[in-house]
Amino acid sequence: MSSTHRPLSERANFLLSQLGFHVAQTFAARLAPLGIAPNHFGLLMHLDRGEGRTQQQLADAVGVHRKVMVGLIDDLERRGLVERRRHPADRRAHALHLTEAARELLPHARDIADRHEDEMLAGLEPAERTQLLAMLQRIAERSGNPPGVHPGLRHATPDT
Amino acid sequence: MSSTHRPLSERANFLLSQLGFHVAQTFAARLAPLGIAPNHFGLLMHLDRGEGRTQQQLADAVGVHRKVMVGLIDDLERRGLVERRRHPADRRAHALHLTEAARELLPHARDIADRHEDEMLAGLEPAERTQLLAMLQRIAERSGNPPGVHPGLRHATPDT
DNA sequence: TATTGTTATACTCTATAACTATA
DNA sequence: TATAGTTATAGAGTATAACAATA
Repeated sequence: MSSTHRPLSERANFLLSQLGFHVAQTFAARLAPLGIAPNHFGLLMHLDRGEGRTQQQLADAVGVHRKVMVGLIDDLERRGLVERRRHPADRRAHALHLTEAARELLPHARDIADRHEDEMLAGLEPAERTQLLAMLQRIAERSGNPPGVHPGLRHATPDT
Repeated sequence: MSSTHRPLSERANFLLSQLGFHVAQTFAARLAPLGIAPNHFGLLMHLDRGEGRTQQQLADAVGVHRKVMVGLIDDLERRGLVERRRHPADRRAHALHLTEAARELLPHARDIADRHEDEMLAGLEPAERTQLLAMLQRIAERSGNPPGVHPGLRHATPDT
């Protein structure tokens, strides 16, 4: 049986891992001039859909441990993209808000993501892109990962 | 334009990164009982196609720095899967050979990879799997990564 | 002088545990 | 007693530099 000797370059799991890493790497490079990393981009997208959330809520939404969120928000605050304000109802928590700079930066970041995707899929025809997207989504659903949650950020146990 | 607000779960680059990470993670878990990691699996596959190579040659083939190869071969030697023998032509180099244990283990590892792929693509029909594989290969070709070379192992500069 | 394999060191990232101030 | 945020610490993984033996 020749399938036994199928090389890595013909295995869908290897290709997914290879391309996944490559995409993450090149996207990070595209985003670098903006002073943010892909995970920061994800956070800004989430915050854009609802400000005032606490670090814990955001951590749950993105699938990271709150301890990691501290450092991520530190990054974004240092870059002037996020503010930690007093939470109106809970004095322990912070209410996270986007800054003006973030509102200005976000469209650029989305643009970069759109163009990056375009280039990645340059070898496919429009109909094929639609097919690919649908198949990837179907696989992602079955994978057990919540939609939009990257397992690379999904570390640490729920809590002790 | 609503495409501006397309969520991560509808972006092909995010899905590729998400699934790529997930695949690598779950494959590593499947391989763990055998005492090897995905990168070890790749090395064994390469060695199976031509023994007696030096660490440098193998490093070039897989896209890693020779300094990293030291540790990887250390792992495999410790697990009794690879032997460092004297190189017949160059006394500086080692000739790498698979052990009996490796020849016994390799088919199992390939089996695990096959089944893992099957499960990943369980939501797709046979015709779709073929399509997906073809598209991923086409994208991979355009990506600049040599076939079968994982960019996650592709670190360090060519040399100083 | 260049190359093969190796080691030492620093740096980043993640993981574990514990602490504070509130609730 | 539990929770939000934080910090300290140790452990992987990778990067940088330099080294001994041989070509």
